[in-house]
Order: sequence, then structure tokens, then C-alpha cells
Amino acid sequence: MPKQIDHEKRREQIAQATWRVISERGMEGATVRNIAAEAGLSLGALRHYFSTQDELLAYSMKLVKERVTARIREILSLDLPPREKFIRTILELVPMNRENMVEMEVWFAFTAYFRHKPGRFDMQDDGVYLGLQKLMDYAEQNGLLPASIDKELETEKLYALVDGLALHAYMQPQRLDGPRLERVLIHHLSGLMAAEKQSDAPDRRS
Amino acid sequence: MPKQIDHEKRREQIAQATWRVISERGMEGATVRNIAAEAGLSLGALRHYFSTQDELLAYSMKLVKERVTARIREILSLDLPPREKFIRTILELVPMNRENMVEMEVWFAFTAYFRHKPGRFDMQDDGVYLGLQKLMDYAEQNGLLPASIDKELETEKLYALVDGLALHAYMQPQRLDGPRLERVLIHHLSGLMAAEKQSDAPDRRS
DNA sequence: CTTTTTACAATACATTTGTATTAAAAAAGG
DNA sequence: CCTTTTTTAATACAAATGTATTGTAAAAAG
Repeated sequence: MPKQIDHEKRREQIAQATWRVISERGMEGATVRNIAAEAGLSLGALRHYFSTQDELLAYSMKLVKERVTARIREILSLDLPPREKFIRTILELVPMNRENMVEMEVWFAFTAYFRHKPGRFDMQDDGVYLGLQKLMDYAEQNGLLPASIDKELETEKLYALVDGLALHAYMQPQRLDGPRLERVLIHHLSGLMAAEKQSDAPDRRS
Repeated sequence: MPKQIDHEKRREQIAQATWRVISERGMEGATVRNIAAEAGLSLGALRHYFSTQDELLAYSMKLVKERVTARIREILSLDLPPREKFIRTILELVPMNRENMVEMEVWFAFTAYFRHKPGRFDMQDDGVYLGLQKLMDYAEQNGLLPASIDKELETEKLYALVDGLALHAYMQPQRLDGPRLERVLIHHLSGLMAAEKQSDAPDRRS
């Protein structure tokens, strides 16, 4: 038989080809033929790794989530001051480069696609809300948050802010580029951690 | 000839059928046949009002925008205290009922669909950012905003918050229902208008 | 070396899709 | 009443798509 192939690796390559196709041509362009061509495979070859299109799409979606959570887990494992860790984790939730942009793009596409599937493959949640709740707990336990705030509402606001910014960065990348995204988020987090005087960052007394 | 038909009215009916189909079956289900069936027409009949599918979709998208902007314009025309007008306008940007939810749903679907079209029908912008800028100007001119805030950043934040909440209300309607949406937005706007002490609404001294 | 198993390619097939064509029915205009 | 024009229906057709089948080559297993 021909050179033994690492199935899992091939599946990941195909999933990445899927991401590229969706990013460039939308969900409408994510046909098995387009994906096979992007991956440099024939239809028959593709079918050896995914027997149905929805299985391929579901796998590709799952892989996006794994990649993102792995990156975040890595940041959380770094040895940083709590404040830096808190901020950097949140910044990671927003697309700062082309790669993250594609991830978010395909995540949206997958979500919209699987939402209306009869045999639902299991409506995947991105887990960001749960993660932000834990992150806010972490911030509170490390004294980053003033006691006066309504933590639950602030978590909801932060969640909406992050996803809203992500969405806008995707829809209007020329207006909302990386540096501006960072400015907006830092501004919000500074206000959040400042309690009274939300006007600016806390440690600014020059 | 058969009973003269108001073409514009028919086109609106068809567009509304399109919304329903997209809401229930996603963009994948928005075939000309499904839409014709939902509208109670034959393929040939549909084709008398829209000669191509993309023309139908583009019209349906335009109609969504017109409906939403009309509703907002109506609120702006009401005789309300500036503070109420400011808040109610922003609350209108978020889906509080089934109808608004469908509008947002199809707007997202259309946006994703037309994004990857060779002969782009004209990437429609929802105009929310521009509207919010004007609304913030209005708020400032009516003394609702403290001078200490960074108006541009706060506009960007508000924009992201609104769209993020809308997205989440769509994705997790059970968790983020109407009352909760309102609580979160009011909380944010209160903090925004409060300047120092962002902890709660301003006029609360009992 | 022989056999068997694996990766891949080519092709086939039934459905669905957008669009086009043709025709009929129905009422407005004269 | 008769012609004309508009609405609608029925059918056609080519292209695209998901999936299945068949075949082939290559290397692992013996």
C-alpha cells in the first residue's frame, strides 16, 4: 500500500483548506470539490477522510475551537502579573491578525450553517461567555476589580464588547484595525478596573 | 389581463417570504423554489417580479434596512426628553421581539452572502455606526454627556456593545432575553452619562 | 516474490438549483 | 365583443453538487 498516511494530520490539513475556502468564497463556495481542490486532493481522496460533507464541516469547526482555546490556555499558563494576564487574554479574543480573522470568519459561517440543520451535529458554543466569567473571577480574586461594580453585568458587557468589536473588525477592517481594537479594549478595561473616575487609565500619574 | 397587481407591494410580500425562509432554514434554504412556495407563488410568477435570485436577495436586504431605519426615525421624531430619546433609540438597535430578531438574522445572512459575490451588488452597510455618532453628538449637545469622556472611543464601545448584545441575543435567546438586554444597556448608558461614579444611574438620590 | 491492504483517482448518478421557454388564463382597453 | 396585455403556471435545460462505485497503483506484510 502507498506511504502510510497520518490520518489525523491529513484531516487537519483538509480542515485548514476548508477554512481557506470559506474565508475566500464564503459558505456558498465550501463545496466538497472546491475544498478537495484547495487541499490538492481528488474527490475520492477526500472521501477517504470524511465520508460526508457535514462531517468535514463539523470537524473543521471543532478544530477552530480547539486552536483558539489552545492559544488562550497558553496565555493563561504564562507567568505574568494578574493585570497583564487579564488584559492579554481578553485581547486574544479579538482578531488582531489575518489568521485570527479567518478563524472568526469561519466560526461565524459554521454557526450560521449548522443552526438550521435537521440532524443537528450539536450546536457548538464557543465557550467565550463561560471563559469570561472565570476570567472575571480571576480578576476579582486578584484585586483588580473594585467591589462597587456589578460583576455579572460587567461580564455580560465585556462579552458583548469583545464579540461586537470582533464582528466590526471583520466587517470594517480598514476602520477598526489592530491598534484601534487594542485602544478601545484597554480603555474599557481601564475604566472597569478604575471604579470611580472611569475617565482614563489608573496608573497614569506622570 | 388579470387583476392589475401593485408590483411594489408584491415585491415586498415576496421579500417578507424571503425573510421567513432565511429565518427558518438559513441561507442554504433560500432557494427560489422555497421562497416561491413560501410566498404562495409559482416559479414563473416569482420571476415576473425578480428576474434573478440575487436581485431578489438584494432587494430583500435593502427592505430590511429601510424598515429598521424607518422605525428609528419614528422614535427620533417623537417629542421626548433628550435622555429618553437617547436611550430608547439605542434600545431599538437590539432585538427585543421576534420581528426584530428575524430582521437581524437575515441581515447577518445577507451580509455574509453578498460578501463573497464577484459582481458585488454593493456591500451594504447598516449605517449604525454613523447613526450612533450622530446620536452621541445629540446627547452631547443636550448635556447628557460629561465633558470628561472620550466621545470617539465611547461611540466605538457603544457600537460594539449594541451589536455584540444583538448577536448574543440571537445566539443565546434563552439566556439573553429582552429584559436582560435592557438592563445591560441601561447600566452602560447610565455609567456613560454619570461621568465620575460609574457605579449606578445618576438621579438616584432618594 | 507474492499477496494484500491502503491511498487515491476517475467516473457515474441522481438531485437540486438558477434560469429560460412556452403556453394559457384572465381582465383591461377599444 | 374582441383584441391586447399582464399575470401565472408548467415544463425544460444545463450546470452544479453530494455521494457512490469502480479501478489502479503502490507499498506494507508475509
